[in-house]
Amino acid sequence: MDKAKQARLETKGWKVGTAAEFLELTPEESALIEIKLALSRTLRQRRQGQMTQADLAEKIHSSQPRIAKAENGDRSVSLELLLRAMLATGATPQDIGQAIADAGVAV
Amino acid sequence: MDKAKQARLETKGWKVGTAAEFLELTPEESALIEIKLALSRTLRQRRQGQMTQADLAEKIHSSQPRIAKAENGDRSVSLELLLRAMLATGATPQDIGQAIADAGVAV
DNA sequence: GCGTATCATATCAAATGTGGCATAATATCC
DNA sequence: GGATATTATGCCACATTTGATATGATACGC
Repeated sequence: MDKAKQARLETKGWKVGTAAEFLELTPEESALIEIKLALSRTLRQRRQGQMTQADLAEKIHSSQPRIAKAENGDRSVSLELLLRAMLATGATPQDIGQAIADAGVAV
Repeated sequence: MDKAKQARLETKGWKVGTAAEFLELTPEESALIEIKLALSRTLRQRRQGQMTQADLAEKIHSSQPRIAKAENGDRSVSLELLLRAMLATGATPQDIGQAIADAGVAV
């Protein structure tokens, strides 16, 4: 894990504040976090230029604050919400699959 | 949607019993269901031959009944649990991405 | 400066998902 | 038949995630 990646995790409440804490995550646990963060970033990229957070929230019967948290990788948002939001931006299952696969390589 | 696909949905509590009910699902809603079912099937395929449901449950600090529900596409299991289970079978983000992408084409 | 638009943060009650447990099927051996 | 292993189903107390709401922060044009 490079410094930039760790820095992204640090400010989002993923209790990876110290290197020691971070190392307590199993590979599976960090893979899951990476997947969520990859989806967060992809979601923001897709939404911007299409609509506002409020617009997207309305489409999926959610709220603007939850979209903000989703795009910011807040740990309180579920994969379900991330995928619902992705689909509402017009993402296909292929798009989503690609975003998740990208979480495995460099970010 | 072909008959076989609908038949798979019917017995899992996805309130798609009748054609009319099914048509009330938006494309995004059914895409999400397809993704979950694709992951369910992939999970079962990956686990079988590696370990029992009880073994997998222990690896992710879950329970055998929840793994059973996950593999059966029960609507009470979250994407989060499905992905944690997939990762515990050794699936990479690429594997997961591929399974999700497959949900978009024929199943 | 003031208004407006957009996004971020905090709080909270209600809905959803959780693991654990009991137990019922199902299959495979003897 | 019984015994054992594995998977499926139902229930429930507890935890997490939810949408809603209020409010703060930031950026922009005026």
